[in-house]
Amino acid sequence: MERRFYMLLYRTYHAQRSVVRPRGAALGLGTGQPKLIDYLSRCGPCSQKQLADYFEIDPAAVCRMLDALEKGGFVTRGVDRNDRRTGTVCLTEKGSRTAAAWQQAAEDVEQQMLAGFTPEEQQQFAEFFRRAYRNLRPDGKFGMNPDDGAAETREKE
Amino acid sequence: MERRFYMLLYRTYHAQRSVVRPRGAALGLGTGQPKLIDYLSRCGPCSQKQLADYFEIDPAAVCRMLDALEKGGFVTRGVDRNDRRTGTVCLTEKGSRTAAAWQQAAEDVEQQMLAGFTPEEQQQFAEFFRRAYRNLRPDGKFGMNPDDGAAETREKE
DNA sequence: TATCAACAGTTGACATGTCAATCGTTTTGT
DNA sequence: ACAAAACGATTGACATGTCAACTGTTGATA
Repeated sequence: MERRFYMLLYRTYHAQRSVVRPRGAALGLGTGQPKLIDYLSRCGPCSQKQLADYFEIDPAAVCRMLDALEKGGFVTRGVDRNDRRTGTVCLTEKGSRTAAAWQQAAEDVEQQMLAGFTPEEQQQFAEFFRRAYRNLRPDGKFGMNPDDGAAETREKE
Repeated sequence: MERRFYMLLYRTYHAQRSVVRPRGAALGLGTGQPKLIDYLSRCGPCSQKQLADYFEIDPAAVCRMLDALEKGGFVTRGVDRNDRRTGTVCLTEKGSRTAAAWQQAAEDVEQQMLAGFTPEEQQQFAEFFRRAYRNLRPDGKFGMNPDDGAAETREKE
């Protein structure tokens, strides 16, 4: 067996991606796009910076995925009236429907991945992930909750 | 907390990558290249197909990473005398030294990721990965052992 | 034996991530 | 009030993965 944890993580992630990709593609989405519309459907309209911060990815990546989502009619981009640097990303009707469909797909993938895990094991597995994650980004805030993002939004007022 | 396992996996993987990247870069390697020279240093010269099969990635990705490794002087590419379709990838002296240095880096990253995990927890975490992996690729062989790759090579004779 | 299918490798086009540079807007400091 | 700095978004260039098409070699079959 592969003894390196970094390879276990790498390979499990890639296996997941190979399962996730066709589910997203069936909805007209690329690999990275579902998480964006999922966030938008949970937390409502937000800026691109918020998306980049929440997922801890480069704003450039967000920008290009939104280009694709916009072209596909899943989101619209506007400009914040109070700060014209900032864009406001909104789900369209189609985007909302797709986000709902995606949630079902995500459920399916999760069920497949965790088949045979008891609830206690699932709990433990999740806890391991969180600990490993924290170890890997000791200085980064652990923003793994969509509600955190929404909270930040509210704070701005 | 993020309740979706697929996001836990995604985010932990990305956190790891952000730690791994600079370690590889310090050796002149891209993100995906260390695993290739690691495999070569463990299992000896092999074909590109073997690398693609072992890591379950597209042969095209292997081809381009080897382009970079070759340009960097880490590997050489030859042609199999018995089958001129097949290339033979060999580590150079520099490649071997770099592979050894990478193993230390990988050790460090692993230590960081698993800080605070008891040996039993590490064992369990690894087992969870393997189960999840198998659930995600029910039809794929679980080739997570470099020795498996070597075994396949031997079988060919 | 001559053809056809399978195979290894390469290349092109795309997606998603990185970093670095740029553009226009806002905020800050004097 | 103005100059400088910070900031959000965008774009270009690169790495690594996907798939699809192509090349050349090998092997199987009629």
